[in-house]
Amino acid sequence: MRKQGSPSLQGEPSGEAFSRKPITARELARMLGVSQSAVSRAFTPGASIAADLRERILKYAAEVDYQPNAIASMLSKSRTNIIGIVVSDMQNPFYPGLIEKLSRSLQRIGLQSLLFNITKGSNLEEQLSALRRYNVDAVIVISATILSGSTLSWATEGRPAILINRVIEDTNLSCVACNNVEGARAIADHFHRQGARRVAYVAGLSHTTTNRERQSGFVTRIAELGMTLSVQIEGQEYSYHAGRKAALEIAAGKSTDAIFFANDILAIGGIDALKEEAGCRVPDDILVAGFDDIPMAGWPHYNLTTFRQPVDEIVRVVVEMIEGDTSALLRAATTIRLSGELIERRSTGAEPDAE
Amino acid sequence: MRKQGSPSLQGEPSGEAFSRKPITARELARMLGVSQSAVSRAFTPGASIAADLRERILKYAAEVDYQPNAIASMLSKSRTNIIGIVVSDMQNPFYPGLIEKLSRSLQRIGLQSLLFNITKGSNLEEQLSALRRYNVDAVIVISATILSGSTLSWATEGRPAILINRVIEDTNLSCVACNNVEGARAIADHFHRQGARRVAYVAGLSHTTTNRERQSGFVTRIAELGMTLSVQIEGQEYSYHAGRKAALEIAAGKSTDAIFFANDILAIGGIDALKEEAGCRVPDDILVAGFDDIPMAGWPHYNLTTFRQPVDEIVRVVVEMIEGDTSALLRAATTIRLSGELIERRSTGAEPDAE
DNA sequence: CGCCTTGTTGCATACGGATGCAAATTGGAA
DNA sequence: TTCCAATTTGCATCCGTATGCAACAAGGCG
Repeated sequence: MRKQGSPSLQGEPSGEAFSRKPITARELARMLGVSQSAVSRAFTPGASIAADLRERILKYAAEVDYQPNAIASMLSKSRTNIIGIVVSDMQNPFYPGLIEKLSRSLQRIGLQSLLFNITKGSNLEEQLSALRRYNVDAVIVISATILSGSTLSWATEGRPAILINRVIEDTNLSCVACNNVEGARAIADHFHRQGARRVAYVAGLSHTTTNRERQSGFVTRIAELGMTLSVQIEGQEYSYHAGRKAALEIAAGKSTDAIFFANDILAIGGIDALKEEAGCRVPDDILVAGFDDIPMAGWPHYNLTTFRQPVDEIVRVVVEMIEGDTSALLRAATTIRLSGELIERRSTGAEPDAE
Repeated sequence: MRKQGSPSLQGEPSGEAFSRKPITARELARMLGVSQSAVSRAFTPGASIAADLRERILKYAAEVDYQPNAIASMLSKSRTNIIGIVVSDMQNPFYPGLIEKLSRSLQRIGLQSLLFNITKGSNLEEQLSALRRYNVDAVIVISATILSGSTLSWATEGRPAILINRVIEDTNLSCVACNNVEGARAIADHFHRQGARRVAYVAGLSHTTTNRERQSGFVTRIAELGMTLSVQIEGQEYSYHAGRKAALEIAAGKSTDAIFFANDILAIGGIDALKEEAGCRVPDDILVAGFDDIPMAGWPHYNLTTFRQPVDEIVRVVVEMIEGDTSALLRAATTIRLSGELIERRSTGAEPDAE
């Protein structure tokens, strides 16, 4: 242990002053002639301490700019007040908004967000081992992909974990997701109302649960309505370029009245390809719909009909799960489905309400 | 302190098994018949320990799934290996990409990112006090606005702080920024080459350094080239809607050949307004340029000429500053300017190279 | 007026790992 | 063979806060 040098008179040439160590509870206590416990209690709501003592301590603490050291507090309590947020794709504009709202809501109840950016290439286990070492109070996973359920179980072992927009049954992981089947069916119904009969589906990452649910919901409803599935394109990723490529394939193939892209960023890439490269008009020649309702979907050039994910509600539910008895989450993984909302815009020929 | 119950034979009804506490270095040491120091040293690169002992410990640790507790380590060392990232605007698509690259690079050298999402409305001091309590090793500020230099100095007191895309002189804060003046001048030159003579500037948040530099760089160069500044619009924010609004104002006013928007998201809002609402053609009737080179700038509908910020280099420099002797950053705040690159696209009538 | 209850306060120690220092071991040189 | 230096190892203590427990004070009641 490096001993803090006693304040020598033959002082350092100055300059050292601003990086001095922060004051500790013990020091503060000594200055006030009370015990360190008293200081700790003053900062602990509900602790057994007289009101006037607490006030005196807090006042003096403010004067000398004392704040309890969070690290030390983490060590002695079990809680860190840190939530691990596992992310793998911030390129999809849907996620930044979600992450922002999430971290704000968490902050509001005193929780900080520790970001774990998972990359496809490298060693996942190594990347996630930090998640375990940091003793986060809970883990929120916003990665639709990449991590297998078993990897996640390992990484979050012993602490509550909530997946957003991904559902894994029979693990100890809780899930909060949009009702993708409902959304996909709503899109199918809407296509039908708009007169489409031959429709196509463009997948995002094929093996993700979001994709599978949207796909099966759509395809099933299409059949129920007596519509034809003209093309179905498998996907490697949820991206602008993937959407573009898929749209060109569809435009080159058999006639199609409407395309449902697995999410908005795909759909936007698709619209651009259709308009700029394939020479199609949207919605005159072909209808297009997406899923999520990212900001760009509302831009006039796209005006994309989509199924809006209930982001605020997702955030609310996740935060409630964490705020509530987290140990309950450990006993019994919960899966919650939230309803979204069909947003009809011009890309499917709807006349959007003034927004 | 809650004592860890001795493993009673009359066990809990099961169920408790999966949430048992992780093993500690002391326990591991006892099992191996070595001291806790040995375990600690085995995990400390360069520590004084025999190679075979280290190997034996690491091997056994892997077997019983032991990992050093990061919190405890933070308390005894001075380092937390956590970098605070202060963000205030994730809506601007420029930032998610930056944040993602930054956090990845930090992770690569063993640093985690703790997110501090600063909201305009509420009590900043309170929001930032967490930044101090968590003892982060350094702070990276990606907020072009909101926080005053003095607030930041207070919040980061005693630890290295680096502002990205914002320059504050005469504080203890280091800065890494794009050369905004160079970029703005490049845009002015480009406008001139493309034949524009009456040009407009649309500000983002007026009082931010990025805005001031881009504005003065542009306006100065305009004058040097003998061009006229037809309009100059002050701004409240860097957003799609602000860009839209500004474009409409300009379209309604005196004739203008070209508009330089303070960043891409403004420009994109501007293009939409010009095309869809004002009935102007871009670039036929008016040229448009932005700044940043966000992904949407490359989308065919916008095809926006812009000045690309050297994101990778910014990240590299910031990480190097942190990786290097951080204490040096405390003694002498450094300001680094990086060069960007003019990306000529169709919004100014340029024929883009095939990308 | 004495005893018990309720409320405060301090003491001691725990949390889990890092590290200065001394003790122990080994190897090599004289 | 003897002694010193280099390397390893363990002991003890520290990091800064939280909290069980005991001591202590004040107030109420019989």
